[in-house]
Amino acid sequence: MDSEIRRLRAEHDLSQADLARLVGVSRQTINAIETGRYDPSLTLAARLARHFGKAIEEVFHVQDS
Amino acid sequence: MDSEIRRLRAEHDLSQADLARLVGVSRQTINAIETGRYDPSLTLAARLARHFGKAIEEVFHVQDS
DNA sequence: TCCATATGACAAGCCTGCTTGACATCGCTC
DNA sequence: GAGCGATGTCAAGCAGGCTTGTCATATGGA
Repeated sequence: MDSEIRRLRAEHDLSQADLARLVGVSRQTINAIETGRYDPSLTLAARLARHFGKAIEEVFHVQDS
Repeated sequence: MDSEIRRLRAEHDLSQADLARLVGVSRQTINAIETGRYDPSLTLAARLARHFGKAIEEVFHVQDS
């Protein structure tokens, strides 16, 4: 799953650890999402999108399979 | 996680099995989501929302915690 | 050079999304 | 009453999200 997390995080001048703390997950989870090693849960995707004031679909580009 | 799936499915006159087939999961998965036994993955949430022409946030009401 | 911060990644373990297969119940129609 | 579609739920099993802990590497500043 492709996402805008890395870009948004950079725009907001946050480290992976900062963002992780802000949305309540571990640093490794943010890293794994940014590097595409796994997809976030719906709950985490919603928290991340909300944090950046965006819709989930604007932040995560789900395959239209 | 609270959702509009049951209402939307009824509006579209679909059985759980119909909707399951349309989005490519098992009937039990749709049932479990409707009865709140578990939350869908981001991918499935996106497929369901897209099927009904809605944003994910309009269909799934994620706790704001 | 040394230290701190940031990032990438791995392993083990837990929890849960999702599967197939099965069974029960309900409401409807024959 | 028998059969059928729809729904609810359970069990076992697999896959993957997420955790903590750890290590390696790069970069920048004192």
